[in-house]
Amino acid sequence: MQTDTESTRQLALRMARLEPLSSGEVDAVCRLVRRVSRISSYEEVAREAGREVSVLLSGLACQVKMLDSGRRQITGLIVPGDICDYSFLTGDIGSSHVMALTPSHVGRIAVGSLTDLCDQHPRVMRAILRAAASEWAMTQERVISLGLRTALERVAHLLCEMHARLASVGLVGEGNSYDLPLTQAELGEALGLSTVHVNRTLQVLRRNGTITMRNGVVTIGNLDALREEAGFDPAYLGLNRGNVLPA
Amino acid sequence: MQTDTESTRQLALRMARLEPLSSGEVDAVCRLVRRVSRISSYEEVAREAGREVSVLLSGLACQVKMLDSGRRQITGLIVPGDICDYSFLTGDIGSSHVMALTPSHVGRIAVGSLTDLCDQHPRVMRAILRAAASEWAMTQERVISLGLRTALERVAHLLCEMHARLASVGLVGEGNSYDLPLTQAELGEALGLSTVHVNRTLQVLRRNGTITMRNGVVTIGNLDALREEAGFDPAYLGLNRGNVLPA
DNA sequence: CGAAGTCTTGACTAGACTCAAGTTGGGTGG
DNA sequence: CCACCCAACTTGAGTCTAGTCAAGACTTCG
Repeated sequence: MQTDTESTRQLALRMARLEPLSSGEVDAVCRLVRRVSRISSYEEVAREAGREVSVLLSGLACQVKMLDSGRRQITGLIVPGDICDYSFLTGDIGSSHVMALTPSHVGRIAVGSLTDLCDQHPRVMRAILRAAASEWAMTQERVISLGLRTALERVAHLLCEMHARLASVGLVGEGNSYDLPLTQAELGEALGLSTVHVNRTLQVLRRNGTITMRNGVVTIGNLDALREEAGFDPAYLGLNRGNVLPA
Repeated sequence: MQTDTESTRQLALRMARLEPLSSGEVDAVCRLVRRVSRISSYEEVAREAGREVSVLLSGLACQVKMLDSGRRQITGLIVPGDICDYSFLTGDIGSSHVMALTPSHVGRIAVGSLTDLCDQHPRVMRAILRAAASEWAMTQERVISLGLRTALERVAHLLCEMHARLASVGLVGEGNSYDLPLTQAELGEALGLSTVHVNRTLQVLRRNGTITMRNGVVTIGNLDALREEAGFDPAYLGLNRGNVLPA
């Protein structure tokens, strides 16, 4: 478990998992972050999209879409090391909101400095495209969850995914436990389930000892059983493809 | 309605809707297609990804993901003018299958010639990134459909989306009608609904005169009513942002 | 010690699924 | 040209998963 959770190294750490990077490239990525904002819960993260790229350094955030009258869907969760918003690639003025779910730290990167670094270091460029591809794959996986997985499978799958993603930035601790400070209502908004049903589904997983979940801390008692339950295969995340290259 | 449905212009047509292009750029995009494959129903479209980029020129295709034991989810529909597979951007050996739903024509583009064109014409590059963004936005919209729309809203939304997408490549004819040669079972696989429920939902839309659907031809009797029913806002598709520039 | 938010439980409802039995319609071969 | 076949579509009946509503319990915090 890492202690310096607002570390500006989070992005580089993630990218090195997606594409092999030299230690020089890792350092250069770390230096991209020109300032760090503190964001409080439920605050918008990515105001200045277009000029700046936002990277989550600590905490937890999500993309949300609203429909009429309070119906709300969390379309993606954002963990430390994730780029919050890819509109810098497409020039879109993003229609999607990114909001913090807990107090968070967000690193800001000037688009120009990022594109310069990409020009000099093709591996950095590839890492960023891989990160985008990973984001896309996660969204597709969410379509599958909502389209044809049962409540139990959905919950289990989300817990597996978060485990894998947080592990890749060193945020999973002893005994496969990690912070997931989401209310059951928020879990429901992410999973397309009602709060009550999320509650009952979690109870099933707790009763058979697969997980425990208290005070926003998930502990996976039996990872194999959970993955079995979820039909989880981490390949789509594209992690473990890279590493830090020897100098 | 356009007659030359396997036209190699489909891609350029689409791209010009996403980003303003000069007529020279449009022609250059048309010339990218170096050969055309005929694909029959249920045949795999995109192998050889990495060396080539596949573009659907006519017909209808989809991305599919399989789970255990025949559970299957259609995660995206592909219409003429769409790039079938973005793995050329990310270097991913795509885990997702692209398969034709009807006999189709697919244009093949050498990755090298595409990147060369992008280097010469930044607008072409932007158009491609916009196409990717549009694809991403559609997937997010699907998450919303599956997560919090009712069966009626989902069906209506899909019909609206296909109307808008096909219209942008000139495939919507008289009286807002277009080809949608999908069985109700396939619709169900795309919408996360059972075949029977798709059937009953379509009946509702037919009974109140909003649509008719016969022999794979959808006719939207009342587009406003359908969009109302679906809560459809075409903005996420990013179309109508471009045009062919005056020479 | 409230108060607010979250979690839990129970009872009931409803939207969607499954199973099963027709019906329709286009295509094929005799 | 007709008969048959098969796939797709339709309909009905019963079930079940998940949603809704409502009340109560547990935490955290001022």
